[in-house]
Amino acid sequence: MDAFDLKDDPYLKVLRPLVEAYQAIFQVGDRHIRSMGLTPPQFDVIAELGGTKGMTCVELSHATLLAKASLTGIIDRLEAKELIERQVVPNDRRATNIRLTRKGENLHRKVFPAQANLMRPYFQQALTKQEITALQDMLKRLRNSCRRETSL
Amino acid sequence: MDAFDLKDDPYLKVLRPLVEAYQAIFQVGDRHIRSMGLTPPQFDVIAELGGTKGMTCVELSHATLLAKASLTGIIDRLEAKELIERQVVPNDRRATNIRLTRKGENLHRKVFPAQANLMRPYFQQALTKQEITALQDMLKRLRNSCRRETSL
DNA sequence: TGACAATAGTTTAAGTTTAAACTATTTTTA
DNA sequence: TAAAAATAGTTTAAACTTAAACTATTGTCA
Repeated sequence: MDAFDLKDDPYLKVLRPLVEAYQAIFQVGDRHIRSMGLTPPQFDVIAELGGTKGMTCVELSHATLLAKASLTGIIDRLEAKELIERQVVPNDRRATNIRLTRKGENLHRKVFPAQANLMRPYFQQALTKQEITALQDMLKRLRNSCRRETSL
Repeated sequence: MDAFDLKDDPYLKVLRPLVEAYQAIFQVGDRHIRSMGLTPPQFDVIAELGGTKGMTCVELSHATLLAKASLTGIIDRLEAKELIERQVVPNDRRATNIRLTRKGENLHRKVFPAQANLMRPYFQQALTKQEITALQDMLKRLRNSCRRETSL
């Protein structure tokens, strides 16, 4: 198979729609998020911390899908805005508990439902509930396939 | 609907699998791309320029889904590696034609098919051809729904 | 127990992303 | 045609991403 047929490969042709959908989806929420003085990753952190007693960086990394190394700076900036605070964890001096401040909780209560309500219609408009389920299933299989380290 | 139910919203629950699949898919190719001395966006530029007589930044931006402003730096670095070159466009002194050098073409011939062959099995393993088509269709509808600026 | 491995979080450096502003050059239109 | 609007590419500044290395602390196990 030569290089010029590869762009038409039925399997790989899904990549462009994937990237386009991904970009379009997150663009929808961007303006709203930025109008609240947050960046998208900062919003993700606020969203995950909301309604919890806080969590460690590793837990937050898993919850938000942000890299541990990225979180340091994001948390720094949210702390500077007094939206979250770092707390000592008893019994493990390596760990840090990250939690919303009162101010952060207030912002969460305001911004999170608004964001969800903003996004939902775009999904409803495009897909039935059945389709959403099917989409979710296929994406999970794709994820699992790619995560299996033993390639081939 | 309160903030704590929102995380279970059937429509929004597709977001996490979407991000996870997206990250996992592009992680598969990353190591190979970096082993060739390229970053992922640099690879995208090489991939799109391959087999063409070159294109302008705007065209390349559309082809790669990279922002015009990002391309400046990416093109600078590929030019420094002598993989691409900027050429004057007759009749329009605003525009620049970006094209592969001989060295860039050689790299493209080597790296692009290898990348495609590396990625394909992960898709084949996860989804049937029918499913790929259905996935592609749903992603396009999602993209179109989100791109319609007139919200609601 | 004491060496060694694992874990939590940070730091570094290079590259990318974004929005916004800016220069230079067409194109449009009054 | 002159002024206004659009377009191509670059630049800026702030934030994010990535891999890799690093510090401090905790866990494992011979």
